[in-house]
Amino acid sequence: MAVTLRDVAQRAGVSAMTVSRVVNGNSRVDAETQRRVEEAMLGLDYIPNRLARSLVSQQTKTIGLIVPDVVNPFFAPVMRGAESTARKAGYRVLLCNSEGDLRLEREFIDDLVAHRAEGLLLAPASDHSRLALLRLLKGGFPLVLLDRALPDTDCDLVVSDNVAGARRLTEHLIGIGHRRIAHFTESDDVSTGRDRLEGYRQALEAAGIPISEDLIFRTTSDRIGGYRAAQMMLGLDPLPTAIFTVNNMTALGTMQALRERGLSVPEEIGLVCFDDVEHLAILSPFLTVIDQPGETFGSLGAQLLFERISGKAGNRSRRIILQADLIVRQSCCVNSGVPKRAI
Amino acid sequence: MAVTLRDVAQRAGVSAMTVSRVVNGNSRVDAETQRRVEEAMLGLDYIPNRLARSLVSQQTKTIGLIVPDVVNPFFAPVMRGAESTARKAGYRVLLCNSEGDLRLEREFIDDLVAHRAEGLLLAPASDHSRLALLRLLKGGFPLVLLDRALPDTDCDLVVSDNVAGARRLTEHLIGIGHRRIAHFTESDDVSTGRDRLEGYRQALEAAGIPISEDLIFRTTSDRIGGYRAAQMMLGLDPLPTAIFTVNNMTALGTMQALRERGLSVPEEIGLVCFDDVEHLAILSPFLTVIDQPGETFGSLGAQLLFERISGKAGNRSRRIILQADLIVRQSCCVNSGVPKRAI
DNA sequence: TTGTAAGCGTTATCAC
DNA sequence: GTGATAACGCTTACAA
Repeated sequence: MAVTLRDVAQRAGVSAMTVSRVVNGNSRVDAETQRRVEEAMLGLDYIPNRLARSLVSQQTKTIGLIVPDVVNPFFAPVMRGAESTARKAGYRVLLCNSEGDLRLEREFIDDLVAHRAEGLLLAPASDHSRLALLRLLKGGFPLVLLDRALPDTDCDLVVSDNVAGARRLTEHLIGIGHRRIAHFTESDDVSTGRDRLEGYRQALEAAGIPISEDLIFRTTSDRIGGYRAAQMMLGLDPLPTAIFTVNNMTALGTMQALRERGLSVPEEIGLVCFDDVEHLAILSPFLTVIDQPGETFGSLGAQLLFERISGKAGNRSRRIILQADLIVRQSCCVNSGVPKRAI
Repeated sequence: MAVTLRDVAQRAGVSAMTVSRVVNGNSRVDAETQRRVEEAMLGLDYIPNRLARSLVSQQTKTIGLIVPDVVNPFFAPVMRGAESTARKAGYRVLLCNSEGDLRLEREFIDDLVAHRAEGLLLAPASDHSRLALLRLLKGGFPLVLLDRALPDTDCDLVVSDNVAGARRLTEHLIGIGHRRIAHFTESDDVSTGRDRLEGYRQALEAAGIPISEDLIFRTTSDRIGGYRAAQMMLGLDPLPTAIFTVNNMTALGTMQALRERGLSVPEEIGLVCFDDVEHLAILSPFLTVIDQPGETFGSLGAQLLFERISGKAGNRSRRIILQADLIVRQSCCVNSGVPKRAI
């Protein structure tokens, strides 16, 4: 595994430059020479060293993609979209799983920069991710934020219209008769959480329903968070007739707590959330959700990034806001009206 | 973003070597010199170029991990285990999603080699993956196979005892009264599929139940595959009283088809499979499964790989076979015996 | 403790 | 069409 250009050159009886030319296939090389070189390459199992190539060419043809959770089905299409777009542009994607951990995220960012990735697609863990980006931002490093915005951060961005989505979801609940709607939101330092809470508030306000802070539960956006919030909520009397959770994992935890308490969805309490739960939706298609266009997040993000990398992007940052779809299923009794208890 | 060692050296008024020493922190440097260098590094936002470092040091401190599906919950703990073990050893992991596609897998392998990854953890797409590995195998490239074995391939390996697991799963079904058990297996070129089929056969044989080829359905190991196989199976008369699917995704597709047909699990038909379905298990804990120790796959695999990389491994290849757990839930009427129809 | 020289494997540049 | 030479940014080996 230590065959170099020179080894090939020697065996083919030519100079290193000629081998390089054959490898890259752009300059003209005599047909017979080329044949000899190719034979030598095959015979020696030569594999070009990209480190060396990148060092001199000053381009690694590599971008990074950091997501908070590779296993979350929401990010699957995002990754796929980014990968395929990058591949078409001749780039590879370094996939990093930050697990929503700021320290880990920062390590990945630094590592990516140290390895001279040419750009970064980042679905940040929280507002605090900004700190790790300061250097990149200052240096004009090609960066596109995915899914979540960062405060006071002027850079390319692909997000959903979370306010509108949350409003629609809440309006949907109101439209079928719900008045007492709980909202499980995440900590205040994540833009999607803030925006969804805002949409929830707007919908209630527009419907003339007073906003009760008792119905808003702050938690983490994972399954445990949903479970805990639901347990807190179950202490309320009377119970809400419906719950709107900030995302899919939170909804799962909520389901779990409700099940344990013997409350059935949607018969006894409605449940809606952001992001679909892929496999669950197939098995028991009952959860009404806002479904975000994951693949578009990825491919559009990559596209913006490549424009940035190639310098075609200009100075102003682009902010792309995608519309998400409301998928109405049965989790809030759209057919029969509000849960029985509410009638 | 083009600050080099020399720039720092110049600003600090020292030689490049001194800066290198400070960066790496092993050799002794005068306290005052060190301070000056560190100040210069900070002032210039210096980030060492790892490409250059790797080129000269001949080690990238990088390994590759290729899995067929990053979103499959089975691989989540595998990735986590590998990552954390690698991190402790000072290595980073390049995570690649082959999507079970041989072409993609080969591209990732070649790319990893070209970038001089020092080793590879591979959960191969199928027996045909062997082709892409021939060169590595020949060159003694550090390689550890995960989850699936490859025929005629002598290299380090971490797998489950799939035969035993499948036998236990089938014996469990037999033990609670099932006689007519269908098996959904994947194409014959995947070792896990073959082994699980073998375990299924052994259990039936041991119980004196004749093996009916009509009850064995070959399909793909994804959700669609399960769906299709179930549809085929639904043409049988009489229906089997239980189904054993080759993995979790196949079980999901099967569930979907059964639901559409109005057959409920486990009341009307039993269902068991390999690999848990993380979120589903929490929501409706009914699927009886063989649960493989994913995290151990990852961490043990990484450990073997590092021994190989550091030359501590010797010539013989190690084959580690882990035992998997049978998790009995309700998907085959363990409490009440066989489904009603079977009585 | 610090510096100098050489070279890692490749490509850019300019000769021939 | 082909080759020599000098980088790319860093570290190893040795010298001071």
